[in-house]
Amino acid sequence: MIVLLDERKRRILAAVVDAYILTGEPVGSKAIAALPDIRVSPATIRNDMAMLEQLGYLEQPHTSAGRIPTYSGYRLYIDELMNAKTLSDEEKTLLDNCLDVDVPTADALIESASKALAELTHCATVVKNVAPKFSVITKVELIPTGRRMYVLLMVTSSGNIKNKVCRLEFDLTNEQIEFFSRYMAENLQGVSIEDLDGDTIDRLVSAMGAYMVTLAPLLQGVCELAEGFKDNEIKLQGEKNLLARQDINSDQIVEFFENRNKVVKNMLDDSFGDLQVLFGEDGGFIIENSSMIVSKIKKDGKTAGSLGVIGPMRLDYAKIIPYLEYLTDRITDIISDDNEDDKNN
Amino acid sequence: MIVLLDERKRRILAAVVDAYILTGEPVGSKAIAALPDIRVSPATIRNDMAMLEQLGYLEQPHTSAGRIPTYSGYRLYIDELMNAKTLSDEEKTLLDNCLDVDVPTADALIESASKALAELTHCATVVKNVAPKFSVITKVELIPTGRRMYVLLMVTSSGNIKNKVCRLEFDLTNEQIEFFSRYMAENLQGVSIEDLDGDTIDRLVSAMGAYMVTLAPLLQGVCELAEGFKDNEIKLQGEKNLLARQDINSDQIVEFFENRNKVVKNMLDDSFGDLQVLFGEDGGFIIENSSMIVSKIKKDGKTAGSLGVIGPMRLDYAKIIPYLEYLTDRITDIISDDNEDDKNN
DNA sequence: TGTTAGCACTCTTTTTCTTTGAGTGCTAAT
DNA sequence: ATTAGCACTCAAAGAAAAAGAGTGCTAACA
Repeated sequence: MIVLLDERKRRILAAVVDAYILTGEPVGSKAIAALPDIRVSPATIRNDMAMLEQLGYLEQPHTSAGRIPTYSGYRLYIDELMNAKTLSDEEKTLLDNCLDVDVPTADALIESASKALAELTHCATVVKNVAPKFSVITKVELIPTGRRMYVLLMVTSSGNIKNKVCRLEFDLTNEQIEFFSRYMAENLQGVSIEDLDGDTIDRLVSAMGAYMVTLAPLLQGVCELAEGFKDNEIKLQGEKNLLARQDINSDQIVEFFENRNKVVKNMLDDSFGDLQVLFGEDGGFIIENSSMIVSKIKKDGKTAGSLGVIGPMRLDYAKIIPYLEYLTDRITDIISDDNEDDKNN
Repeated sequence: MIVLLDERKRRILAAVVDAYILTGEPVGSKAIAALPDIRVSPATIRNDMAMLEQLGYLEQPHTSAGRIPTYSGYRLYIDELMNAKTLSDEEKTLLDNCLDVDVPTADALIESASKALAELTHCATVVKNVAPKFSVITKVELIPTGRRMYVLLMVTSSGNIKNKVCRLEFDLTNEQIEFFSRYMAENLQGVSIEDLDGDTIDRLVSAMGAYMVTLAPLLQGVCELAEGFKDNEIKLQGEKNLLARQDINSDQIVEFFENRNKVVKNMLDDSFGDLQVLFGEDGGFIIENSSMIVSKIKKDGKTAGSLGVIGPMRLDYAKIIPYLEYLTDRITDIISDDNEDDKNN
């Protein structure tokens, strides 16, 4: 049985959620009746609230208390009831300033936004960068730095770099080093990070002939570098903002932080729309009493990452959602190839 | 007036501190009297405790409570009274396993110890690596990675590497790149990190002649890399272990974390012995109710870094101090040049 | 003289009981 | 359909009482 809410009930539900987000206290009928755009008496509101409770949108902590929203209540509020604020020019400037455009890689740009957003919202923020998935290896370099010490350097098409120090059992001859560089250029340049796994490396090692024994450890290093690009995808900022709150169980937060890679990975995959709000047990999100707003960043039509805010359930969604949308849109603009071309002209 | 404590009072003080560290509750005379090696009555202990309070080693939260140690009490306990546990073979193995010896640089070795120690003690740990101070630049490399994109790479004699992505206004010619490499090799190889500052860079820029305009931004990048080596000295682990405790003011912790570079730098300089316990306002340490145990790591007789544990005042000093000593001794062994030579034979 | 049993006293903690007040649901009137 | 009125509920706040841990002091004791 689907009961459609009439306009007044929708208004009341919205008002309850608004008030609860603002104060954190259960909301009573009197407080709602006092609002300027509500023209009915507390008694009427009480009846409506009882109905809204029956439908599962509100609940009472105890008999003689006001109502607080349930997860369904929040869901309806976010999907249909709240009216997202439109950003003022000042806010736009503020958000523009969050973006450090001087930074050389898309990753760093997104991270600057993440950091600023954590400050701005007093929440934790999360970044998932899926650029590595789409990027290919542009360069693998081997640099001798001391006796039997070498630095392996890997550069990707997305402009990211990682290095790794390798200590070998023997010093390499110039000829070996040259072979390695050539071999890497021939076999790995243009290879997608995603495709580079243990098997690929094994095949490359086998095909190395006489150099196999000496150079195999370096190939191992190359493999680890690539793994690093895959693993290092999820970054948090502002963790302490969450730890400080006492309406959220700090054990759950710590657990979430520690398992972030496993947990968040599923949550941010391609299966949802451009912006989504997760809470309760949505997509395996498991911090009670808190929610996560995630918005996608695109590059040339494909998802290139996402930026999210993690905070208590009673977030100012009407403000933060437009913030997040604006930021991810701007980032999408900046990193799109069109724009890059503009810059390069 | 210096009053020397007789043996019994020293025993009692030690017992109070021990008990307080264990339970976190004020300690009464009865509890002390119940200990096997104390053969006097609670009344006697009360008299002694009153004396110890007068001397400033103990204090009472309120009239009808037991005693807790003051800072002076802790100090005396740590310096003279506690008996540090000797490590069992199991503990030694445990600690040996904390050290990731496969890691290529001393920095990474120390950091592995820091991480493990944080787990082991449920405290935060701090690492100050002063190796950069003593290390010199062994290599500066410039690697083109895309249109107008270059990676600057700096390697130091301590085996540390940092890179930085630079986006230039123009593409460089091969000749320019070669000049830059040669110029760096001639002018920066062997230069101490400490000596490389803005002035040095300015001088190098001025002396570059025709290349000045094009290559100046790269020199700027080199300067920033060197700064990175200097700044990046202090690293924390296990911050959340402290945040979770409610006997420590979390605002103070956050402030400490944020100012760690300024604050800790002074604290870990060369002016103290091999191992030191700081609390109260010792050396500018400012987290109430907590203490920091720091132990030095040496290389060839010179201080190469330090490793510390930050936790509540009521730490198990008798256990943690030997842990820390053992770890820093082992690290000192491993990174000493003698040992390196062994490896290289 | 140092040690100890005994005891009155202090002050926190815990428990119990009472009061207060916000908010509800229901009924009857509009 | 809405609303005023009212009895009822229940958490929170406050007050009072009881419990308990620990002390300092005194006087006795070895």
